[in-house]
Amino acid sequence: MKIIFFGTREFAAEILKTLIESGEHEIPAVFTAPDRPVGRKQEIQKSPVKILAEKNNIRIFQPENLKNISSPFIRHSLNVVCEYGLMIPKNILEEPEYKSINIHPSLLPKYRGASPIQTALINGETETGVSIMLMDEKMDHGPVLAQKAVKITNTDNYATLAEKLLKTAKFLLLDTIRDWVEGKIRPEPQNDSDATFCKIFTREDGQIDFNKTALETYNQWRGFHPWPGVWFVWNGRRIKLLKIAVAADKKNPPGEFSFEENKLFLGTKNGSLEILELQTEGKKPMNAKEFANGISAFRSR
RNA sequence: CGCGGGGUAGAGCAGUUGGCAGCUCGUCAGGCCCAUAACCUGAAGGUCGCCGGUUCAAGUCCGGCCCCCGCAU
Repeated sequence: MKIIFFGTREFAAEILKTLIESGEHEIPAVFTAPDRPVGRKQEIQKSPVKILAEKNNIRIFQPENLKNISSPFIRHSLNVVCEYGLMIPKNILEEPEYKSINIHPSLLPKYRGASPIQTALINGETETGVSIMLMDEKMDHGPVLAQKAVKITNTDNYATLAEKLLKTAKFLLLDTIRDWVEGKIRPEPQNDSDATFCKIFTREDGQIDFNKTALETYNQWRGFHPWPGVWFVWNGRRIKLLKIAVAADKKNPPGEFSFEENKLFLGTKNGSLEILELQTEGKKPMNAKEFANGISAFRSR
């Protein structure tokens, strides 16, 4: 079947890869977000989807928006959308025979929006999942075709959870497309009154709030690891926490360090965090002991 | 030329108004101990990122270059 794919980031690129490698589908074109200047030197960076599409000689379209694109000019049967980043107008969504499906890493109607994986972790959820739905003009609103739950362990972070969800998405995708096309699935409308939404995060959202508990901060770290990371300002310098654990029995004052028995602790509103690895602005990542060696207050005994 | 921080012993840091290059950890040797990552004593380990300039004297001041990192995804 001919499918046009819409997507941008790594997760989307893996979904595209699944479609390509299935051998069941042909991808005549890919839509991906425009290349943007990124990085310290403002270098233009291609999206992971674009890189994969180039490798497979797929036609690439990168419009700034889709408002003025009339009808897709390539005959195809289905649109598959995943992490595209731009709104797709209704005429494009409904043009193919089997319409447009979207892969969303949450159990819809929960966690509609841009950051379902991070937000589920930050909220301390123990379960999330993958939903495949038919798209309509509202964000993550259309009827669900398939859904599968995924357990969240208390050591999962963004990277590990995304990996689990990706596996589940890959597992669901091809069968769902097949069943949908063959008319075996009846789309299940979402219950809008149960819907929750999540925002787009920026690096500023990684700032630690010392009015929150150790567990809340740990969940924030899990959601933001490895990107954008959690941090706070200490002695006028930004410190990024790379690896932490909850140390509820310790009671440092909020925002203050202590160093005991080769362990570094940081106080929150309620309980402390053990800091296993951190990075100060302008420095390379270091472990707790290396950091403590450089702090005069922790030196002599 | 997007904004900012930094390069001093193997690691992490200090180094005042230019004036003998230091601290903590680690490493090595010896000691103590039933024993130890603990404790005691001692030692090794540096062209202070590179090049040039100012100066009686530069880690420190000036100019250029290289490299690393944080933020703006």
